Order: sequence, then C-alpha cells, then structure tokens
Amino acid sequence: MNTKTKSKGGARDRIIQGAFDLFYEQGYQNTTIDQIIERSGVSRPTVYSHFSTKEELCVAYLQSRRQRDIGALKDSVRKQKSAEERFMEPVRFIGKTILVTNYRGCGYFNMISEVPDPANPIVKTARGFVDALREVIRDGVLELKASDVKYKKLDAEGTAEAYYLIVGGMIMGCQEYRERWPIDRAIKEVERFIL
Amino acid sequence: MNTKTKSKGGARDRIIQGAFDLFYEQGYQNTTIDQIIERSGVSRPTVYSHFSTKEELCVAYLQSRRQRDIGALKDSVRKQKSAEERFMEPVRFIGKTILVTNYRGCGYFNMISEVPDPANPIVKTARGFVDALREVIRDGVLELKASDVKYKKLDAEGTAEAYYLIVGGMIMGCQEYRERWPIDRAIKEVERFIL
DNA sequence: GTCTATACCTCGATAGAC
DNA sequence: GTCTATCGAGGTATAGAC
Repeated sequence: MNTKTKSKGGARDRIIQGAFDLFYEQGYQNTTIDQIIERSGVSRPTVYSHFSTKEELCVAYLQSRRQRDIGALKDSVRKQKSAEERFMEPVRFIGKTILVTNYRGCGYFNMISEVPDPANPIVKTARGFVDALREVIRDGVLELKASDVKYKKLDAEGTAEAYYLIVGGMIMGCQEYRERWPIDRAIKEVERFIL
Repeated sequence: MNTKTKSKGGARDRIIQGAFDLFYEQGYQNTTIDQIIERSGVSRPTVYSHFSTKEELCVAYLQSRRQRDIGALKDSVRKQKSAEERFMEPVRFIGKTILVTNYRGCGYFNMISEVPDPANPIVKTARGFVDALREVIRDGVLELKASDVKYKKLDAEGTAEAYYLIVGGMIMGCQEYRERWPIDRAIKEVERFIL
C-alpha cells in the first residue's frame, strides 16, 4: 500500500531526490512542499499519494540519505590499505564531505536541532544515522586493536567514544565558523591514537 | 530609540525573560509571538514597540543569554583554586549545565541549525557566544601553560582547539542521545592534558 | 487508470489598527 | 488590550492528459 513503486519512472524516488538538497540546505521547516514539487517535477496529488504528510516525507528522505551516506563511508573505509588507514578514514572522509558541502553541517543533527521532541519520528530516524556512524568508528577501533600487539592496551570503548566526540566537534565547529581548522585539528587529534 | 527601558518594571526585560525558555526549549520557528506575550504578561503593542520584528527580539534574547551564560561560566572558573581546576572548569561547567537543562542542547548552536543563512543577524549573534566560550578556554590553556614548567611544552593553540572540539562533541552527543556518557568522556579527554 | 494541473480550504502566525 | 488584515503553508478535491 506504500512502498510499491509506481510504474512510470518511480515518482517516489523523484520526490525524495527533489527533497534531498532542499531539506539539507534549508532545513525542515524552511522547506515547503511546493518547493519539493517544483524541484522534483511531480504534481501535488502525487506527493500526497506517496507520503501522507510532510513529516513522513522527511523520514523517508532521512532513511534514503542515511543509506547513501553510510554506504559511501563504508566504501571509502574498505578501500584503505591498512588497519591504521581504515581507522583514520571516518574523520578524513567526513572532513572532506564538509568541505564539499560548504559547511552546512550535519543533515541529521540539524534535524534534531529543529525538532525538539525526542519522540518525533524524524529525530528517531536521524539518530539512526549517528548510531551507524558510531558503529563504523567502533569497528575501526576494534580492528586497529587487533591488528598489532602495540595496540593491545588500547581502551576500545573509550577511544571510540572520544573519536565520536571529536567528529561531532568538527562538524559543529565547521558549521559555526565556516572555516577548515576544525577539520585539521580533528584529524590531528584522531591521529594521536595511532602509535 | 531602542535600549531605553520603559517606566514600569522594564517591559523590555520582561519580554526577553518570557522569551528565554520558550526559544530555548522550542526553538525559534516553533515559538510564536503570542506565546511570548502570554508568558511575559505584556501586551502585543508593547512587544512591537520594543522589537519591530520577531528576528530582532531573537537577537536581543541571544545577546541577553550570552551575557548571562558567559558571566556564569567565568564566575565559576574564577572560583576554582588552581590553574588546573580553572583549566578544567569549562567542560565540567557545561557538562553540569547539560544535565540541568535536560539535554536540549546548545541554544546558540540550535539557532544556527535553524537559520541556514550565515549572514542572518541571529547566526552572527549566536556565533558571538561561541567566540566568547573559545576565549575562556584559551585563557585557561594559557594560564595552565604559564603555571608550571611542566606545561612549558604545551601547544596552546592546538590544545585550545582540541578542547573546543571535545566540548562541541559533548554537546552534540548529549543532544542526540540524551545520555550522560558524552559528558564523562569529554571530561576524561580534557583531563588528559593535565600532567 | 495513473500522473498532472489547478483551484480551493483551513489554520495559524506576524504585524498593525483601533 | 482586543480585534483584524494579510499571507503563506499544509493538505484536499476536482477536472483533464497520456
């Protein structure tokens, strides 16, 4: 009744695609359904046939985005040649992404900031991304620890938590200042874990 | 023409006071002028005689908040008994604040997330707080470095930047998860600079 | 029969008039 | 201090194109 993609060209995907940049660049509340209609080239009734509310559309957008972003991150990690490089990749990759996206910040975290209610589906979905990111970081830490005896004493839990804090601070700092020093500093700070 | 406080009890202050919790808990766009009117107990024309737009009121709120928050932070730092304790105080103080305010996050950063335009006065004002915070952190680092020969080799610039990243990550993490581990972790990470 | 185009309704919010 | 004009946005309904 819902996920079934329609015949011609998949209107649902086009809607989400159209919503992508708008939600990211302008935020949830600043983006109107009319803008999404214009951008995606579908009609108003079609939008509401696929998503009964704007909130529902936003959740679908976040899910789609999460899949894409985490997929790209994991691919990038996988391409690295050593445990050290794989460990470093998340902060480097996100740093590069920030530069490319012109410091608009984290699409998920911005949503959480906009929606105060923690029980809101938008917030829950956005948090799902953060969970996935933390898992990637944690995997890198565990692999690093297992890769060489010199990392035997590494506090995996603490390192993963600190890594996540540094990445969060990098994203926040870049959004606040629109400068690149938080990226350079964050990479240096994570490198410190590598002996 | 603007800062002059009216006769009875200072209507301007009462408006800002009324706006305080509303803007913080609900965000900018979710807060209506009517709510502020109700909360502050002043009439609609009074509001518009002091602030010609909602945006202007928001800027005034942020300035007032900044003064209060930075003042409280500096007081708390000043009360500490050693350079080490003063160095540690910002992360501890903000951590405590997070617990008290129920993880709603950083009022300034939330505003930046809500308003995409970097040139908007709201964003500029919010960034002013972050500058002040970084200055407090930097002062603590410099004092620490000067306090004992064992800190002579401390990279002040790098330490201050890393400290700021950790605090940012702590705020973000707490807002995302509504859990306290980011606070504990952040404090541990900053403690690492103390020998 | 599914997507498009457009016109419409309702509500709530800012802002200003009385 | 109440009352209202206005506007924009979410959501629906009706009619037409391929």
